[in-house]
Amino acid sequence: MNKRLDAEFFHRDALDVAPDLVGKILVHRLADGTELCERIAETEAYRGEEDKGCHAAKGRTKRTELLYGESGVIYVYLCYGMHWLMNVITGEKDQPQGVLLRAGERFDGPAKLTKKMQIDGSFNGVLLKGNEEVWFEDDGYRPKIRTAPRVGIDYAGDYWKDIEWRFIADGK
DNA sequence: TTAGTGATATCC
DNA sequence: GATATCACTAAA
Repeated sequence: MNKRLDAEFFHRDALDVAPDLVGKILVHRLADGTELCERIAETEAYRGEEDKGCHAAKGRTKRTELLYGESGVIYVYLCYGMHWLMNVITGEKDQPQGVLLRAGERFDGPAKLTKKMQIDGSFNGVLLKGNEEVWFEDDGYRPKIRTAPRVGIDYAGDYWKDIEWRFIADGK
């Protein structure tokens, strides 16, 4: 029996949540009752104002406000005008942390994930707890995780761009 | 390698 | 109001 991840799961440090989220299942129930499921194969952690790759590095703004808020909230960000990227807020309140969902088992790439799962801007700021439309499940699967440097943040400087906060299920 | 795309932030 | 930036993808 699959267990839905509760608020406790996300109420931890992003560096703990990110690897734990790999292998979990993202479920999105559509209005007509169809359920889209996808096992998460790759995540990245973004953590703190000092992390130059994190959106919150430049300070608290309207867009990054969610990162500072409650854990267990979905943060959806429109990138390059056409790609939705999905994050989950983690950690303590007033501490900007989040986990980016980069890929699913069948999809490779953050924007493909949101496209296949039909996640868009309307999910920005949605709380997972008690949500009947989208949630995460644990079916007991524990993949082997390997780490790698994050991608797409070359601007962040040598230190932050090389740090290994990317978590990938082994076998990919 | 480059074009395409639009919200957000920053600069007049 | 205008411009620069960006956690990307697809096509070539």
